[in-house]
Amino acid sequence: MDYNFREIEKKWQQYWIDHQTYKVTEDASKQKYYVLDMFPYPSGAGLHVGHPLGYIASDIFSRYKRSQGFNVLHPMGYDAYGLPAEQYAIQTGQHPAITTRNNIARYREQLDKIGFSFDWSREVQTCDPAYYKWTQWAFIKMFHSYYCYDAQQARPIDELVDVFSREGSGRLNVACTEELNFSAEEWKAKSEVEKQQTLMNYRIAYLGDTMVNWCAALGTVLANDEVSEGLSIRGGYPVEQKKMRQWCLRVSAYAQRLLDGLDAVEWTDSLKETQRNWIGRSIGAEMQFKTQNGVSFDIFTTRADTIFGVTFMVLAPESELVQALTTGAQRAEVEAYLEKTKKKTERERIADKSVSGVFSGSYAIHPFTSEQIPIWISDYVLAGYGTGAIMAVPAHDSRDYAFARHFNLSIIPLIEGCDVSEESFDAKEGIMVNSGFLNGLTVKEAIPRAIDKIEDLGFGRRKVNYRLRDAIFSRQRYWGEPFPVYYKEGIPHTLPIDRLPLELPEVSKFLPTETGEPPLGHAMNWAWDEENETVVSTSLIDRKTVFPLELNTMPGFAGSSAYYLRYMDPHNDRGLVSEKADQYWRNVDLYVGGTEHATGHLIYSRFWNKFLHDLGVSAEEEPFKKLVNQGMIQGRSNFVYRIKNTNTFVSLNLKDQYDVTPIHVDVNIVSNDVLDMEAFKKWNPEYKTAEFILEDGKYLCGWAVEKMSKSMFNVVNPDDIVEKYGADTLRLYEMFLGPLEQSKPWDTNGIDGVHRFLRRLWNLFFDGDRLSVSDGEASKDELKSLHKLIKKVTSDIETFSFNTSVSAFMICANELTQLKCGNRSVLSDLLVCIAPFAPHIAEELWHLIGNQTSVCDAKWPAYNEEYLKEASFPYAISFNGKSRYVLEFPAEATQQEIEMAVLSHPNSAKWLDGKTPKKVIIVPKKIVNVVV
RNA sequence: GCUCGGAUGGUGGAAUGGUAGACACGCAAGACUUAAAAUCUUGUGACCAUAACGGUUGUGCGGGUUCAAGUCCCGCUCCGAGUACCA
Repeated sequence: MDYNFREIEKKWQQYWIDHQTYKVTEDASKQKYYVLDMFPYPSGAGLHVGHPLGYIASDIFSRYKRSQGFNVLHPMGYDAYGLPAEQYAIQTGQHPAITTRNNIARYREQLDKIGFSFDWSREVQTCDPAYYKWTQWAFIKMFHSYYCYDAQQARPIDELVDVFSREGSGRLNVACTEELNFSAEEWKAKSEVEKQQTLMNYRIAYLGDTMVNWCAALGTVLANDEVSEGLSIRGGYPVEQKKMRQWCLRVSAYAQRLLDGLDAVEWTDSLKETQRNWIGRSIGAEMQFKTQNGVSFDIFTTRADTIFGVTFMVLAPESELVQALTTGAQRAEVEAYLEKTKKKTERERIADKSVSGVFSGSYAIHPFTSEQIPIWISDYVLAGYGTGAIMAVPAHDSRDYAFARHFNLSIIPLIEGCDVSEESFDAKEGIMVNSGFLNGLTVKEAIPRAIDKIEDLGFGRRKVNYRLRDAIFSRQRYWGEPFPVYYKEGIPHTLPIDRLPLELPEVSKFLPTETGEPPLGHAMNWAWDEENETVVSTSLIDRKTVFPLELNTMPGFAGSSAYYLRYMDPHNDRGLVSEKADQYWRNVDLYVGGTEHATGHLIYSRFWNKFLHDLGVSAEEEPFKKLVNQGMIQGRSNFVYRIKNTNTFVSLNLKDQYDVTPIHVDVNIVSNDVLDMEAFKKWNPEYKTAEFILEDGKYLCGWAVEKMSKSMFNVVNPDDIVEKYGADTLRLYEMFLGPLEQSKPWDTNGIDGVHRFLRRLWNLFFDGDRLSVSDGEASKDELKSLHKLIKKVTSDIETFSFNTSVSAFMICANELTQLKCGNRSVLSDLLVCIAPFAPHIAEELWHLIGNQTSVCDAKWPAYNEEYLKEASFPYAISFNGKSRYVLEFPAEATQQEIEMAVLSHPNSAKWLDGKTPKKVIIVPKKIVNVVV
């Protein structure tokens, strides 16, 4: 009987739907296990073979855990808000909701073909109002919260109002944008508007005037993780710095907890390191410098020990101090410099390594020596880090050194024997000199000593600084979650929670308005009637109770920050997740996804979860216990070589004899690097009359590893693989390709081997057309082969080494074929082991040999060491570490017996060369090494 | 620049410090076939050698530890990823 994978896969996929095989409910009698994939953004291009890699791995793990008796939650959904659908809408007028719906349908169809064990009844889509209701809800909660450092948690903002009216802002230890100082009386004297403005300084979701990454081409601001090297990640457009009033999330308040939490999770070291760098904790001192004209300002330094080497100060051009410290004589020059730097984009500023700056005219007073120190302005100092001002120590900082050299400022070396004639000495080692009370100390001793002294004298204090900045949460886009916010006298107010969701309105255009407002400015019905608590027409804004709604929308990461919680209880309309569901599922045990989210999604969702944890909504502090990063599957492009100015193509190994141009050719008309010439002629009208110069009667194509993309013609669609070989082959082959974490090119050259294995497995159950399975005792050899497999596969799955499991299946199937194994119990256990990898064929054979229930419900077999015991073991016999021959010894042979046998063996004579051995090392069951 | 990975046959890749190259692709030879495909069997790191046995060498480079190193340590080279005027 033939292995008809098309029929089998269709049949069982339907069976699983009909029997709701993968539906899961909370079951207190079973231990839970939560396996999650990073949900996809449904792009118009559909899935390519790279996408399912992680999904297959997590599916194997889910099925394995399930057959071990765990209650496994394995959901899937869509991150459905995003730029491409909106860009497409701008170009074509097609509503993004329609594009998104179509794309989702296409994704679903593709995913279904691969046979995943997702519980689709729990599907979520971030653009669904029933879902984003809870995104908006969380935002409102953040708006009404502040972060208390003493309690190390988010607290209701009303508490803060109480404190202000009792004792003012005096002794607060809370996260804020700016340190404010006011008394209870001053608070009470504030107008309502002033009070609201003050509270903004403390809210976790706040409106702030911050420097943002503005992308003019996309018409929106972007978060730091959406920008790389001054270009937008999506589209690669230039990004400039601009001061704008935007919604922000006070992620920085959670910096320390985000850092500490990393110790508690099982992630790869490199990913933890990436997050640590992104959070960027550095310990140092904040110091106050006075100037002669009475203004004083703070700087941050990690090198307080170098205080005696300060020869100038530098302000960031954007710093507010620039105005206060620029003297009349220098004003014109400073203005010109500010104008020049403002024009530069971030990218240009990075690319431009030349030193630039301008003297402000003012001098700071050195706190220890009382010397006058010139204050400069330069764009190498960043406004967003520390205080936007630095003390420059040219001898021990390469940037300060370059600046000092360029402007001929003095350089004072502070470390014994260091040479600063050519470059600065940046290392934190050596003995201090020229440094007053620090002389004679090592750098490591001097740093804390200097800070102590600074604190004693009241010039400054110890300070921990984080690179992590607050997340900018507004986007000037249409296709995103609307903010549940309206403005009354310019002050933002949140909608009542029971009026959520605030649904995204229809707009006539997806572009910004003529007045430069975001696309929601086109909405006809986008005002809030406070009295009736409904959305009403914008034209009613003149009425007393009707106010304009927020025109910005939320960024992409808003919807993906708590989706794992929603899967626990996706249809709940009274809460994001019920306490019962949350207490049962708690957090994600295994999260599978790409590293590209290391500094975006994985920071934001950890922050979001910590906030919800503070609210008591999420049971766990960390959302993702274990995280596995699957590697990227790259494309393997094929090339044909056209002889210049002709329509003749020459095969790979002959191309050097001609002057040729390599041309990308669709990988789908190439098989094992051999071109299908007829298909090539049809592929593009230009090649209809193509002629070929062949080698061995074939046209061989060249190849290269590149990103998988349409323009390289190297996109491989999983549907085509499923059609040709079946889903089980695709699943096994993607795993067989190499280690899960590693990036690798897609290459179909080896897929036949995996497909052959499945056919051999199939044939193992048949004798001609007859099923040949019998009951009875399994033979020793059969049990040994089976249990070797169970042991190997069990440990492989636990360590995500799926590629070697596939090899183990092949070996076992071959051994059982050799043994003509037809034993029902052996074959049953074999199927249970294979089922996570190739569920369709396993299910079919499982039923054929007489089982009534699904193989998904079968219990994972335990291996028995008894069967693996060997009667004898091969020993590698080595002389001086070089292995020479192999001998078998019974398991119970003593070391003495083995030594005797080896030394008296005829093969040994040659290596002993008449000498007596100095030492014989015997590693039981492995090796005998004779040292001569 | 800094941080983290990696380098093993023609190819993808296996190897708790203990017979390097499992498994698969590819290739070669053979069987079946009028033929091809499919399938099955055998061989396959390189070099030397043979009637046959066999030997030498070999995990990016140079050292070290060890009876024994792809694996551990030190110093490089190259490749990949992340990140960066972060004071």
